[in-house]
Amino acid sequence: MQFVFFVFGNTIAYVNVKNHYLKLPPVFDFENAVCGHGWYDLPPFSFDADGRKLRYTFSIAEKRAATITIQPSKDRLKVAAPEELRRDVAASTVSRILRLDEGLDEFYALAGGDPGLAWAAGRGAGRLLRSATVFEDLIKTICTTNCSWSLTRKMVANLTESLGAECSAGNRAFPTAEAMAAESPDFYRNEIRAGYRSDYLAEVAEGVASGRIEPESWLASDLPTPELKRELLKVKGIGTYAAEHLLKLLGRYDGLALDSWLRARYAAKHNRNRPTTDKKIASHYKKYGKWQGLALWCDMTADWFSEKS
DNA sequence: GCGTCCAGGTCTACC
DNA sequence: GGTAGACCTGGACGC
Repeated sequence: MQFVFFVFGNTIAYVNVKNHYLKLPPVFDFENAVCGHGWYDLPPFSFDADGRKLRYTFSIAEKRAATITIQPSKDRLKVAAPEELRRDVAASTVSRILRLDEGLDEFYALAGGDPGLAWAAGRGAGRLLRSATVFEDLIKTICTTNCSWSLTRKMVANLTESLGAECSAGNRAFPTAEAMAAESPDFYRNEIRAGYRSDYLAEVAEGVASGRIEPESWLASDLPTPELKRELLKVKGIGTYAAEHLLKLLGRYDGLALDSWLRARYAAKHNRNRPTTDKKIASHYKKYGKWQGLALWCDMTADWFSEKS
């Protein structure tokens, strides 16, 4: 056991910390798993690239939260967690956010036959970081729609700071559905700066808190992806892009989750910077079948991986 | 500093 | 089923 101290303003908090070690999948790259898409940049995640540490705070009970710090240690992951946090809870949370149990062999085999994507398997690409709950990913996804990344970051930070449970070290978790459901649309408009999304946030939170919407059930759903997508589209504020983005975080990559950034990126890489139709983009990745969304994402972010290598 | 314009994805009304 | 316009914010730009 060790003590770790955190500094908040003029206050120093000491926390009893215990280390756990987790086995890694055969193909795994810590930086690529963390930085494979933008989630690591949103609270309650924080990433120290130089120290190679991913920190995440999540709710463990009503109004209580815990912060874990994850870092690579040879062929394992070292997870520093508060002593009070059960080992299985820490392990399952890390496994879930870094998708340690997800098998990407089939995708890597397909990518291996494509000169443009053959690099993906060797670098453990495609392991998209996700949150501890589907609800958190759902709300964050709504916050990515129709705005700049800086605004997304601001909305998510405001939500976490305003409504998230605080852990003993002072960090805050993403708020629960119940905490969010207790607030009005005006709160989301005026305090969170969510604009017209405020009604969606309030409605979704109320739906989840009341049990009318069950995001967690989507993770283990037996529904075929098109049917599950229809379920997601019933949620106010979730359109085609958002539904397909969420499906990726649920481990289903049939959809491309095209947004303006991806369209522009595709045009630059494959169409001499000229705009193209979504149909043409879909046709380009059709050979990847149920992995096409992941193939598109890896193709469009290939230089992120090469920059880090 | 102020005003204007624009990008961004979803919803709703309308055809 | 397809399309136009509204929604709201922050950033860029011109004055």
